[in-house]
Parts: sequence; C-alpha cells; structure tokens
Amino acid sequence: MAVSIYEVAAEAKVSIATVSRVLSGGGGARVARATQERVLEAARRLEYHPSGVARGLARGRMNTVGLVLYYEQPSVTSDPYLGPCLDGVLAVHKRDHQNTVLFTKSSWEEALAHLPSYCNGYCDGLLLMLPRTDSAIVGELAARDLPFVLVGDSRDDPDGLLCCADVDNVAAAEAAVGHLIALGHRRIAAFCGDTVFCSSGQRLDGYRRALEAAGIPFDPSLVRPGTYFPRPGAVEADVRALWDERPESERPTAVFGFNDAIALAAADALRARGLRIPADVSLIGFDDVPAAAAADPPLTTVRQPIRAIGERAAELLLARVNGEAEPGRRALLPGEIIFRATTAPPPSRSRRL
Amino acid sequence: MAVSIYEVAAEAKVSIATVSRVLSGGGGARVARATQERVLEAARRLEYHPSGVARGLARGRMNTVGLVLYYEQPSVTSDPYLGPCLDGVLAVHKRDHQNTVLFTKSSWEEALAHLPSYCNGYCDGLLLMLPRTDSAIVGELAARDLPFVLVGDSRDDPDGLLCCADVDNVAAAEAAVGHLIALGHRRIAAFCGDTVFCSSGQRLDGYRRALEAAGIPFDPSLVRPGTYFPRPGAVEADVRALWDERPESERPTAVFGFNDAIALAAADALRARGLRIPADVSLIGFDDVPAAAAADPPLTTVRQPIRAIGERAAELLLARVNGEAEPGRRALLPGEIIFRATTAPPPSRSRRL
DNA sequence: TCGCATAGTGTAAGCGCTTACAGAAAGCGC
DNA sequence: GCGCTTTCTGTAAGCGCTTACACTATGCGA
Repeated sequence: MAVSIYEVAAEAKVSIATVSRVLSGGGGARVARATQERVLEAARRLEYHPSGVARGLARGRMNTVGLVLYYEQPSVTSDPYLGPCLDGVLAVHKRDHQNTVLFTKSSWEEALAHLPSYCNGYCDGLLLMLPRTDSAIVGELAARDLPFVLVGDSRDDPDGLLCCADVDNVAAAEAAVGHLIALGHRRIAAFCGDTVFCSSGQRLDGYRRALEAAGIPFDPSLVRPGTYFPRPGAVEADVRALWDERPESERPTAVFGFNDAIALAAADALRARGLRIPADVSLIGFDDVPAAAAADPPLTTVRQPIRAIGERAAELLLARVNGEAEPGRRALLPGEIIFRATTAPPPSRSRRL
Repeated sequence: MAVSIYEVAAEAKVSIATVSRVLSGGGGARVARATQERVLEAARRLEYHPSGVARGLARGRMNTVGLVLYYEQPSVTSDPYLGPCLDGVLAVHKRDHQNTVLFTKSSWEEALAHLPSYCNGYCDGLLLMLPRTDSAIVGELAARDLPFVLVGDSRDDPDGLLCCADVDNVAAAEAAVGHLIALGHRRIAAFCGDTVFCSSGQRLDGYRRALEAAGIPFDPSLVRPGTYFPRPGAVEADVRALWDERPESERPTAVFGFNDAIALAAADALRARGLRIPADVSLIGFDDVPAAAAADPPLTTVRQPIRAIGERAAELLLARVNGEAEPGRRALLPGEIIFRATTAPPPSRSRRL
C-alpha cells in the first residue's frame, strides 16, 4: 500500500493527529513551527499524499461533484449539448479545485435506478442532465439531503426547492416569435417539441406571450404537438395539415420550430411543396446546432448559451454545497437570436390576395 | 446524515456484519434466506444505499478510474482528440460499471503537481492524457503501485513497465509515405512535429522505413523539425528552405506533414508560390482533424482511431486494476489513410527536366 | 448419547483520516 | 512559589463500511 499518515508520524516522531493538523490545516490547535517543519520534511521524504477517500469519509466532504448523464451513446462528440456544457462545468471545477465524476448510464431507467446510490458519500453534490420530466426522481432526490442542480431543465417548481440553470426558454421563444411578428407575420405556426421536456411548454408560453404582446389572437390550430427527435414524417404531417389541407389565406406565413431539427425538417417539407424560404415562408428554429448554420439557406435560430449554463450550474451547485445558497435558486440565461437567412417579411398582401 | 448500515441493522434486528454480507455478497459466510429477506426489506424501507466512500475505504477499491487532463481550456468541444477519446472511455466504463473522475488542470505543471495525490485512494487507476515526454512524472508514477495507462502516448519504454494505447504511429507514417512513394514520389519532405511528443519520433521512423523499403536513400535535408502547434511562419520558413533556396531538381515533390495543421499550413505556403496541389506537390497530413476534410482541396491524411484508443485504454486499465494484465502491455491501433485530394503522381519528368 | 462438521450470526479490528478532548509544559502576574 | 492562562501535543472516538475470527445452534453419523 501507499504510505499512510502513520509512517509520516513515525518518521517525524509525532502523533498522527499532529501530522493531520499540519497537513490539513484544521483541527483547531496550532502546531509549533519546529514540529511543523519536521512533519513537512517527513512527508516530503516519504512522498506522502493523504488519501482522498479516508479524508472524505472523515470530513464528510469529497470535493467532488457528480455529473449524471443518461446518454445512450454518452457521446461528447455527437451530442451538441453535452460537450459545451461539460466544458463549462469543467472550467468552474478546475478553478475551484473540484473533481468531476461522471456517472454515465445507458438509459433513462438505469440512470434513475442508480441515482440514489450517488447520494451517499461519493460526491458532495449532483449536476443532473436528465431533462425529462416524466419521473418523480427529482422530487425524491429533493427529499434527500444531497444538493443538486438541474442543468438545462428549468421545470416548474411550485415548492421552490429546485435549483437549476437553463436558457430562459420563455423569453427566448418570445423574442424569436417577436422577430417574426416584427417582420410582419401574423399567422405563425408553432411546431412543438415533446412535452416530456419542460422546454416545450416554456417555448409555447413564449410564443403565446409574443402573440399577446402584439395583439394577435392565439389560434390553437396553428400549434402542432411534436417530438424532440421528430419521427420521420411527423413534421411532414404537420406541414400537410397546415398547408395542403387549408385554403391559402389561412396558411401560416412563418414557422417557429421548437428545435432546429424540427425547423430543418419543416424546411424540407415546405420546399418539397415548391415553397421558397424565406420568400414564401419564414422559419426560425431553436438551439443553434451546427447543422443550422450549415443548412441551405442557413437557419435563423435561437442560440442557447450552453457553456454558460454549464458554468452557472456548477457555480450554483458549489454554492449550495458550501451552504452559501438556499434551495430554489434558478439561473435563467438569455438566449440569443442568430439572424441568418430563413426569415423575411411575409409575401406581400397584394400578391397573396 | 443519510441512513447508514446501523439503522438498517437495527431495523432488521441483525448486526451490521450481516447487513453488509447480504448487501455486498462477500464476507465469506452465507446468510440464511429468511434473514436475507429481512435485511433487504429493511434496506428498502429505509431507502438505504451504502456509502461508496466507506466501502471504498474498507475494500480498497473505488470502482472509479481517473482521467487526467491538462488542457488549458478543458475543451471537449474544441479539442479534436479529447471528445472522441472521452467517448471511448465512457463507453467502456459504462459497460463495466466504473465511474470516471475527471482531474482537469490548467497547465502541464499543475497536472504534474497534483498527479501524485490522485494516487491515493480516490480511484483505482489512472488514464493519463499527458502526451509530453519532457517530464519524469510517468517514471515516478510507475514506481508507485497505482496502475495507469497512457492514452495517445506510446513512448519508448525500455523497462517494459508502461501500459499504453495509441495509434501505431510508425506503421501509419510508413503507410502514408509508402502511398506517396507508390505514386512515384522520391523526394519527400518531412515536416516534423515537436519532439516533446513521442509521436514525432515515431512518425519520423515510419518515414525512414518507407524510404528504406523502397530503396530510397534518406536525405536529412528533407526533414524539417517543427512544433505541434506551428508558430506562424515556421512552416513558411520550411517551405522557403526547401523550395526557394534550392534548384528545382532538388525540390521535394511531396510533403508529409506530421499533423494536419502543419500540412495545411504547408499547403498555404506552397500555394502562395504558385504551386498547385496536388499537380505540383503532393501533401499528406496526420490526424484527420475536421479542418482536413473542409480544406480546399480536401487533405489526404491519416486518421487516428481516437475513440478506439480511448476504449482500449480504458479496457487495458481495467484489466490492470483487476490484476488480469501485467504492466508493459501496449495497444497499438492501426491508423487509416483517408484518401482525399492532395496526393497525385509527381509532375512528369519530361516536364520537370 | 456424544462428537464433529456445518451453517448462521455476532464481535471486533481494521481501512486512513479528522477532531473533540484531555493533558503536559511553559509563561505570567501576584 | 502558586495558580492561572496559553500553547502545544497526544489519546481516542469516530466517519460507514468489510471481513477474519469466534461463537452458537443445528444436523448427522457412530
């Protein structure tokens, strides 16, 4: 085994308590200068490094925070969210000398099943990247004493107990739709994401607010429920419903896709009908995934400050762990509209009528 | 605090030893079926989850492996190596139920300074992504009892103590240069990487071997020492030395860049001289970074199986931790030449003479 | 019926640290 | 010279587990 505190104590001819005191600062009492140096010297000579685990057990603090992921392929490279988020988290942890332990599980179910065991000792707090709301797990976790913060998930929290860091979906969606309205659009379709993600509801809220602010009546028939990872044909069906099955005067002149994949799929479906983007239909997405910039025409969309979300989440958690922040703190970061080439004023009235 | 083994023992009316036995299997003796169920039931009722730290301390095994990085910006997104590598590591750890702790430090020095403290208890083994050879740290670490494997670093190891997973630089470089030779090139320049990375020497070895295999005499004047992250102008200077300061008949007809950044920089310098690629000069790089495919013309280069390297490294380490593999095991994975548009036969003799 | 394996359980000694508490030594005022 | 701080150091009790060992019931063959 590695050298322990006992060897150092023997070498320095002091008790282990003294060694611990000089090496970890705490312990209340001060140590005489001479003893201090004797211990330091012994530790150096023996290349002693205290055991993090033993120290963690004794102190009840590991200086380690857990990051829980359930990505099927825990693919830092292929997931557009994970990478930047991890970057943000790591940057903060590096600065604050925290270690980061990655709990990666293959499935949502597995992540849920293992979650409680992370609560015990391994780490001081949890960063949860489990954006689905269809489980009571978060509630259960809140009942425990382990601090955690939700990353990219600002779900409703009536009891005010959840900490989270996320983009401000409502405001960002409102701005996106506001942009469309400012261009002159009045019939704006909303192609929603899956409601297991809280962001869908929030983006829909933003959509409604923008309409309301502009005095445009909300038309439920323009809102199409959807899935985050659109099944092939789902968006196509939405387009069919709103274009093929309606008289021209009732068709939307713009589409707000609740994520870029949806928006891009809508672009395809629209183009297949001979509609030009943005001349005939404007399009705005959400997320600003790499594909958005690469699309033809490049997609106007809302960029999430993912890295910053990771940073804020990490900071928030550390504050909670250190008892500097109360539960219920929410960090909502502004999204940013990336103006590209898929939005324009609606076709002129004269032409339409 | 969270519920401990004592509560469970009390609830089930057994000793903590029995609880431990049923919950962790070990302990030699078997537990009566009825007792077993009583304990399980109690544990469930109390939502007991054993402390990983305490267990780790007692067992001397944490089921956690450390990944040591020293990226300035620990940027999973911007570093072309880190992301895929992490993916590979995580995939293996997920499968084998290991946790991954990220030790990220800002600088090489800091990483070195902290390395020894990771040796103690925190994790069962270390994955080292510290490809620089200009430190004795790896040797020092080898003297300790903590198993580790080098990732993307297959440095010379006279004592046969180091485990590593890396691309087979020698073979890949030999293949790359062999490809150039097969096309008819005889004067092939080597634009080397920084020698703090062992890959430079290895790629140069491969270069020499390819020459040797083809019976082409080695011309040291064609070998240009370099840096991995080429300072502006460094590659330009190399091109100047080999083209501007030589008679045409002695100029290289091809360049092997030890990494894509070098190759791409060489392409620029060459083009600035009116040389066409690949008509006048062929070019092959190494790494296949995203920019290689995006370049104009797209760069022919050697792809590293980065994800696989991460996987093999993780597997190797786990084998070592479990005592299933002896030190000194090296996993050298084949690179793959990605044929794109920067290699062609050299200009015909008739035209050159 | 006794002796002996065998199964099941408890006791206690760790794992390597921290830290409350106690005790010893030294310094001080009176 | 006495009692009092003050300063330093050691003792020991944890932290929450695992596991060697001891012990008590059983069951079985003789």
